Amino acid sequence: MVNITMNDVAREAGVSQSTVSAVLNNNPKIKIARKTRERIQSTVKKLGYRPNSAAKALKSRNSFTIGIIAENIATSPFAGDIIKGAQHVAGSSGRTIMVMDTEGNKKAMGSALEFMLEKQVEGILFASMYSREINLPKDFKTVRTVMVNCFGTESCYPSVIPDDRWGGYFVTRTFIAKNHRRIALINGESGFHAARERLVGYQSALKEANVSYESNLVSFGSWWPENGYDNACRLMKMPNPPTALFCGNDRIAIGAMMAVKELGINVPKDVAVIGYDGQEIAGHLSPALTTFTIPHYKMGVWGIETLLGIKNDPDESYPVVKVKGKMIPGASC
Amino acid sequence: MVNITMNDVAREAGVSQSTVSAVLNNNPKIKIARKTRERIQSTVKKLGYRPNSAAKALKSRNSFTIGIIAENIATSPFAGDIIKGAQHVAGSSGRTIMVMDTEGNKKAMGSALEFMLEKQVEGILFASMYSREINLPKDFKTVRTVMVNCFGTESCYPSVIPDDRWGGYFVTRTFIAKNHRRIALINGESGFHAARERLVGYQSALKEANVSYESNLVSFGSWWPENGYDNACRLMKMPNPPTALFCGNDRIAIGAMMAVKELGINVPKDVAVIGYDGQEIAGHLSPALTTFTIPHYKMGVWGIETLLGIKNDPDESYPVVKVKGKMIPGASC
DNA sequence: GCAGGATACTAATACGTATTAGTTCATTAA
DNA sequence: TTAATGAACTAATACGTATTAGTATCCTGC
Repeated sequence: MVNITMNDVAREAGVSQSTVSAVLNNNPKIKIARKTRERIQSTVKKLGYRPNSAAKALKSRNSFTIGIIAENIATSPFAGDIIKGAQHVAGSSGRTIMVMDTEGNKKAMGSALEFMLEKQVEGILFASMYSREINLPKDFKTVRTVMVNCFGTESCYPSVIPDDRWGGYFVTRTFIAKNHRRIALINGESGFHAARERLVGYQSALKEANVSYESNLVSFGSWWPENGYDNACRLMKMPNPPTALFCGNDRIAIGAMMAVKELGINVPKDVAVIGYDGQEIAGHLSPALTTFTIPHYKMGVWGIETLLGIKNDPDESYPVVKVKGKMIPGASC
Repeated sequence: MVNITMNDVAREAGVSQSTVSAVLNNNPKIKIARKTRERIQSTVKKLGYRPNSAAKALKSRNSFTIGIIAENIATSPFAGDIIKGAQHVAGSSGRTIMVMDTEGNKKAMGSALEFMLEKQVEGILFASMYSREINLPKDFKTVRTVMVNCFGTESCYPSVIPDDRWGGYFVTRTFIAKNHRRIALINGESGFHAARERLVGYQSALKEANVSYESNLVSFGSWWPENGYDNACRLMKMPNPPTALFCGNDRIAIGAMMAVKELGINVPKDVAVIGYDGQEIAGHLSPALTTFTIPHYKMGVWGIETLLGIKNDPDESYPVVKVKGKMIPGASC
């Protein structure tokens, strides 16, 4: 359990600690003979030397760590892909990700920040589970902060969100291209920016195709299957039922598909269904659910790239960047 | 962006750095007058001093950090709860969790370990997505390691897994208690310890009730809905179909429910369904799915508690601890 | 044969903290 | 009055590294 330090390596290799440091960091300012270099490297291996990152961080005043404060990785498969993207970019530039989960708790948000500041993180990526507006505590202004899948009330942090308006438009247009004219939208909660934007996209696609908007084909509700189930039942029992169901997310689509099957209606022959989120489960349904992805991975990538690129300029104002998702075709449409 | 150190606080408060350190750590060996103590504390607040954890770690030779190496937090909601449990326990003893995702990549496992050793973690919690046997690289023996939701080929690490045998038994017995006699098991992949154990539990419950085992009621398959769909179709079209479906997990149950609905069969009147995993979505299905939980949270808690309790004794041999889940009742049974 | 430069290193220091071994001053016991 | 005790501090050091400012040795060109 005794830790081997550079000094141990230096002694064993018969050089000074400075030389070991120079070799291990490939310091171009210091010339080291190839022979010495190799001797040191083999000594490092032989002794099983491992750099002490605390000492490194202390001396270099850089932790090479980026903090991610996420709202709820635990119950959400969404945040996961953001983290994946972030980890990949960070990893390729020698940094590490440190994730903290606030579990939606406002107080935990503050202590997570506090904690990360103590760890001297290079910056913070704030990731939301659902795309929405968030008012970050002003303490975040003391660090380089980037918002992912959300945006601030003030535009003082760079932020990225999915282009939900475009997504709503694209899904609707896909239905229209297949000659659907009665397209229902079983949306998520109206309080969410994402839900409202998708509706706007839906409406603009209808307008573009000269299809009149029917309010009884559109509903807001929870993000869960029961909403899909209830509304699909209601819609398909209408005298003039829709021929297509645009579901606010894949879970809603699962509920909708269950209702439709229960009513003896065939997907996609009698009614087409498209979900939203691009969750893995979509491809495993029968029929496989066509779904529009949320570019979580891309947003994670963007977040870290931006974080490493910006200077902490509190006076700067940043526009909200929008990233487009794409359609994953299934047999449900 | 200039960091405030203890020296700054000391200067401002007119004391020595040692005194500030003593106050901030409540060092009982060093007596400090109440007045001085208060003056220092208010100076700390005034200057916005924040301890430098790198220096702290370097000096105290303790990072107060525990590493979690998880296989795939991203796509799995399972690991999430393990992390939650771990985080709660760790937090209450002043430690932090650092999570790394190997994404199922064997090579990433090694580099994650390497990285964590550099960060001087107090120990490592290795968490698997699915309960199974894993042969950890022997490098793990150099750190305090605990395995969660998996167990080693050699029993040299403390480990905890769900009691799947008991789970299989309990679910089956629940059906039997409701007078079901023809109970099908749509299981997950036979390669998984969890799937095999649940089968054993299923069999022992049948035996206990003097119900004969019928192999055509039992199948192994993928952990995804399509398996549930296909097998439920097959089972319900049998001349003498089962009256109960025990699904290997909730996703399989979703597929099974879809098939059943498509066939015009009512849940739970014509056929009862119970899932496994206790995923949140279960409660949002129509009807709500009865499901048996995997105690992820509990295992996370156990993992950290064990990690903080053990000494790193490479010669010790540890038994595999089993934790029981519980039934979440829905209307599907 | 010597200046001037390159090569191959090393000594010393600082990063911010925790801790050990004091030091100073006031109070108390003998 | 003096020694002993205790309270309230401080000086100095070490943790393991990166870096700056050297030093010693060898080579090159004239």
